[in-house]
Amino acid sequence: MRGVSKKEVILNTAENLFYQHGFHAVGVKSILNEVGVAPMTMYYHFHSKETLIVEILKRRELRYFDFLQKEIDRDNGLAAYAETLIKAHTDWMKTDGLNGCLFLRAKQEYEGVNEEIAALSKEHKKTLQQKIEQELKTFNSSKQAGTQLVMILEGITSTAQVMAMEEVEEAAFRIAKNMRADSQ
Amino acid sequence: MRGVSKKEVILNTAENLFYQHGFHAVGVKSILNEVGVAPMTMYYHFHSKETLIVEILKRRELRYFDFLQKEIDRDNGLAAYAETLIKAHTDWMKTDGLNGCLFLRAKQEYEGVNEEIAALSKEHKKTLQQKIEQELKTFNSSKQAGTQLVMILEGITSTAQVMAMEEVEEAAFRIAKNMRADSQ
DNA sequence: TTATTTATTGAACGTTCATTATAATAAACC
DNA sequence: GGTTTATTATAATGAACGTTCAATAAATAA
Repeated sequence: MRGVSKKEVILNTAENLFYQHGFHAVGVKSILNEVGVAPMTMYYHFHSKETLIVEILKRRELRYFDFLQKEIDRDNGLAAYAETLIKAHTDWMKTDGLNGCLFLRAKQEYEGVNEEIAALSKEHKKTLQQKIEQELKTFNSSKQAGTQLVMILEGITSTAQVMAMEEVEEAAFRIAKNMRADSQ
Repeated sequence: MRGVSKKEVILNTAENLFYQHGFHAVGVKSILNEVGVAPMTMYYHFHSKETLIVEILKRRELRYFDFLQKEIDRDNGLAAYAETLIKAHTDWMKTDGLNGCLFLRAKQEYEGVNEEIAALSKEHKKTLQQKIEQELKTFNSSKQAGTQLVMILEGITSTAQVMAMEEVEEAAFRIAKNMRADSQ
């Protein structure tokens, strides 16, 4: 057995396809073709397309928070924190892709269809906000700065779909630089 | 013949359904059922689902810019402009719905599939940015403030999908209040 | 009033969808 | 060596997809 199991290859390939084209747009067959496996190989590991999506989202959340973790400066006040948070997020996007947020997309496509998927996506954003707010306490910035930072990150993700990343980053850094520690 | 033609009813109903569930998720049949017409009634007015989408997006763009136009204060500097722009945008969202940006969604779902739709969506954002930048010139704010404002609007649209609108608005107004006219 | 165009109908088309059935092997594990 | 675990290929399932057929009703024009 080589380094990556077939289950992992399916997860990776499907995640990429879903991110590029959307969940409903990507058929099971196109995943199977891309991976090069028979239908039953997929259905052996995941009992449906939607279960596969759930696993993809859970994995992705861990990977994203892990990635942010590494780059963030928590020891030099709001300005440094905000700057490194934005930098970490744009670094993620540069390797992951510029097609918007997969969680928001999942929520849009599965709200009213599969509530587990929709809930996972909403919880992901809530978790992000809570993580940020918790760290803001360290240098006693107000909780409201947390909402602002989440909003800036989401603004980055959205605008990067239609603008040059360089322009997006510049604007984001400038917004962050003007934030006030007491946020009022 | 009553006030609204069947073509208009199809456009309105389809736009709502697409906005609620996404383009690929909404089948032609579900539009027809909701409107209460036979397939050929739709195909008489639009020669395909994708043509229908194109018309919906064009109409929506006019409606949105028209809506913004009415509420914006262009005569009292950057702070007043930014505040009324944000207010106009959130007012639009409150009546239109909190499911993200239909143009970005169209771009995501049709990039590589139907380039007319994808292009329309990208152009919509470019137009929005240009309109804002042109108005910023009036009170000689830098062009960079335009990118920042677009980013704030997109941040609002995204975060409103997972947060209370009240919290979203508060954060947006605070970010805008801290913007500098020379943006440096 | 008839002729013609415009608008609409219900049923059906061929295709693709996610999923399962079947049956035969491989590979990994004990 | 026997048993579980993982995979292959092919085909079939029923449902949903976007679209078209052929017929007709309604509106318009002569």
